Amino acid sequence: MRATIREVAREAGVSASTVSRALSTPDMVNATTRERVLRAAERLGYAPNRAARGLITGRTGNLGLIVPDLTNPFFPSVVKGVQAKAREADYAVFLADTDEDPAAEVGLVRALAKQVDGLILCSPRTREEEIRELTAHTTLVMVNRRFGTIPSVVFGNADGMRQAIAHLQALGHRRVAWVGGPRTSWSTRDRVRGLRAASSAAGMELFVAGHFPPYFEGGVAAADLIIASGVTSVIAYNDVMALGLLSRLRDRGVDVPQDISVIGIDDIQMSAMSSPALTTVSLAKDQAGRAAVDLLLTLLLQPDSVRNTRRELPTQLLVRGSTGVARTT
Amino acid sequence: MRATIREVAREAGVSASTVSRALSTPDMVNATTRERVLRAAERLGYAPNRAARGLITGRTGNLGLIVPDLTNPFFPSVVKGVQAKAREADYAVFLADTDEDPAAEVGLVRALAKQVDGLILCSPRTREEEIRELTAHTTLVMVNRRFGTIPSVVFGNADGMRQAIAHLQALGHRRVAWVGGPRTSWSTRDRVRGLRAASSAAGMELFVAGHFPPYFEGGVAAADLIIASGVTSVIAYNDVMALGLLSRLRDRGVDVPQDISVIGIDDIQMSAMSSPALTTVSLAKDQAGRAAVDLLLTLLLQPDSVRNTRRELPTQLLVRGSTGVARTT
DNA sequence: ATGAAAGCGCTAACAA
DNA sequence: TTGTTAGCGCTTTCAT
Repeated sequence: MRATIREVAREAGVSASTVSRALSTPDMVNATTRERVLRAAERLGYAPNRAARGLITGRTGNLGLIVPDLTNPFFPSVVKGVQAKAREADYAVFLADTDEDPAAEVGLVRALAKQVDGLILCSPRTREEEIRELTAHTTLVMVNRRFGTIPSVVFGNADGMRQAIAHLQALGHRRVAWVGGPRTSWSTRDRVRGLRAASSAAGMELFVAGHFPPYFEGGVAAADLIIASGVTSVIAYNDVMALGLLSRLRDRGVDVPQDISVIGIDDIQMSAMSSPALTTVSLAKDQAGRAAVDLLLTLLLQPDSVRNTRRELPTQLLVRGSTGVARTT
Repeated sequence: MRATIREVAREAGVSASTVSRALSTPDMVNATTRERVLRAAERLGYAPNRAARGLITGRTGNLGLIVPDLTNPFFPSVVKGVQAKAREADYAVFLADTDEDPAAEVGLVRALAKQVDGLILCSPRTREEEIRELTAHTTLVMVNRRFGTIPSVVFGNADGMRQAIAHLQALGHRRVAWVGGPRTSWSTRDRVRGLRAASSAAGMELFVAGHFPPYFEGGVAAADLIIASGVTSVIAYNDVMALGLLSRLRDRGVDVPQDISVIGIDDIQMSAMSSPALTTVSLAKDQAGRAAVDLLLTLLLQPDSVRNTRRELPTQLLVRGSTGVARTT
């Protein structure tokens, strides 16, 4: 067992409250006393029990983070960002992976809610009514999704799509296909919305191939539709799917970028390593994590600060080998 | 704010102690009273405050998990396994990513130690003295590493290497190269040890190419040495490096598996999706996570149960397209 | 079987 | 500036 505040108090020859103050509100205690206390604490290897502190302050110093599937390469970066920022603020983070099982989520959050000051929900497919229920339990911040008045951090999908379309257009493409992710995902809808706007503004013809699982296999499955559609370029919901696309296109003998240009979204590590390397709309995922923590902590300090309640992170097209000049049909 | 035990007590017309008993030790309370209490709790949406409970029981119901780098595809699976098993046991898990910064680790663990019942350390490169210091702070279980008497979960690297060598030998290979990971990593040493044993037992000539960063670039960097060495087969420390190898070999015009057979270790998702698909020694990472939790919980209940203090998980060679019959030199 | 009371480690009034 | 007191929500003696 570790030293308690009382032991430190005795060691320093002061009362427990003085120790508490010396540690939490240093300027409310005499400099020399504080020195003595700090030294005693050091000597005993004392660190306050956060649970006990939380019991009285009502704040735990903990954060909760909920993700649907950690093996999806999008999420680890977000988690890292959250981690890093939380640690800087001396917060610890509870992580829960719902395993793509939205049903588990509510129970999970209930359990977590007691132990955290706030929750970061990074879960594009949770049903809206469930989210609403969650807000009753704790302070919530959402990543990669907007819902009602809940503070959120999202990516500038519209601008990303605009960049992608501009790039394709500059390469001479006139027809582009969209390989969508899950129908229920907020970012699928946001991205296709941005894409529609961008392509119509640019006078590009858009072929929406439909919804596919957000995995490699989803991209594989979409590839044949793409080929049949006769487009010269395609944008996929995420990089993993784009890699699936690349794989199947190669198997079909369709050369990238000679015959078809391919663009992904996300900039996962693997996208730079495929051949051809994948042109992609890069998302600052760790920044999103950091921003979410930032937002949450601000919210906890001043619950009524409505400003900055949604933060939009920039996206950046990364041009690599999978896009090239349009073939002359 | 959530309902407290006292409110439930009032609602049920009993004392707080009775509520506590009805929830924690149901058979110590009259069946009908218990019914009444449970109903009241349900009605109020009551859930015990774990921090308060922990304050008195000394157990938090929380687990800590420390990983060096979540963007390394090895770790998310382990984390998922830990998560799943922990949740089954009604434990919540704190996750900390040390960002490959061993120095941060000790501080992190100190902070975490107060809030958890035990810690799972999944960090192959932490210095030994630091680990020793950590054991003073909390109950520790290690994954993918052995150290002293600390309970650990590891993979059967030796058997995995044996399988890999047997496979290559059956394909007619006589010379195999090893592309090692970080010098300081326990599993690098364990794997090369297993490989030495396996190859000498099989009468295979082993060329150790040295130590490389455990990333794609590490594999890329090693490729030219491999080509120059004249081996017909190569085993890499992990799949990510093997993919780097594949990439550079292709750039050099060396055909896989025609000219060189390549084997990875880990079976990350991407390994099945490369072309050629990567033959790899599969590690049951989520099982490792589950086993670690299992071990930890057992340890917490019966601290002196030395049996099962180290668990070794089986490995399984997955033969895919990157290995083939040895070229006739 | 149940209730009253004490106390886990800490902070926040309130006094001094 | 410091100490005393009370109490956060819960469990656990100890009575009854």
